Amino acid sequence: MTKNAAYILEIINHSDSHLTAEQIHQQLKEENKSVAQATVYNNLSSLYQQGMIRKISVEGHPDRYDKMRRHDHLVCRNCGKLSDILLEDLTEQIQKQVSIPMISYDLKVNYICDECRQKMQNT
Amino acid sequence: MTKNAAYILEIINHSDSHLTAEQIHQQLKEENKSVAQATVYNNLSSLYQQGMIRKISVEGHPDRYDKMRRHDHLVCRNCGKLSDILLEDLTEQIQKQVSIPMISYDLKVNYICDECRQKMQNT
DNA sequence: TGTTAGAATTAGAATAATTCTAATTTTATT
DNA sequence: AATAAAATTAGAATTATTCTAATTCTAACA
Repeated sequence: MTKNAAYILEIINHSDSHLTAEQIHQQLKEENKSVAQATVYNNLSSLYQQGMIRKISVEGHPDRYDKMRRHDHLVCRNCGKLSDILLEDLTEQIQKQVSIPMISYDLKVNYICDECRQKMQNT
Repeated sequence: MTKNAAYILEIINHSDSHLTAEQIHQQLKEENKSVAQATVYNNLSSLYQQGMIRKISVEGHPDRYDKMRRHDHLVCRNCGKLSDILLEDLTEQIQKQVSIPMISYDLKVNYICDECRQKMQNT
């Protein structure tokens, strides 16, 4: 793994938000490890393809990248707010039902966040 | 629901692939129900927000839209190939663990499709 | 140590999906 | 028929991402 890939992986693994390519680029800059935008994208793609990071797409936001550490996501169907939740591990349960060996799974639970729920009631 | 929204919903509900906005636009054209591109996008967004359709984002493809009917997805981590699978319904199991009322969930199972697996072995 | 080949990085241009804008048309209501 | 609100429209604008072709780095070897 190249130096830049390692930096990027480190940033993702140590962040508890869900960073965009742009934010990662920014953070590298702040650490005086400046790399070109294209390099950030290149490395994110290859890390993703190697299964070392997750990629999460949410309505109205650019793609976000996330660590692999097992966890699931809560997505507000209204505003797109994304948060982590830890549900029980379904790997075995799913693997039993899929004949092909699976690599991992991504589970998004859709709901309406408090804020949106309130706004909706005031209508 | 407007006429156009109804047409679009119908197309999605009757398709067994995962259509892009462009493909839906195309299909409307073929049915001589021409609408502007922007209208397709507008309606897709609003249908999505109302929870009437799903939206699936896959690496390297534009967003795809899908019916709500319960099913899950298999995603090839290498080429992005998307296919349907029907796993057992996890709604209750998940709802038990989430304090807030959930609307639905989306489960993507990552794997390597046959074609990609073979290509990889020939290396 | 110098040479070479391959991979990684770069800046900037190009692309493509999506959103925005402001005008127009449609729809439903009085 | 008159009005207001919502939906649609064409086309411009935006923005995330990919591409290109040149340059730099890396590592293995002569």
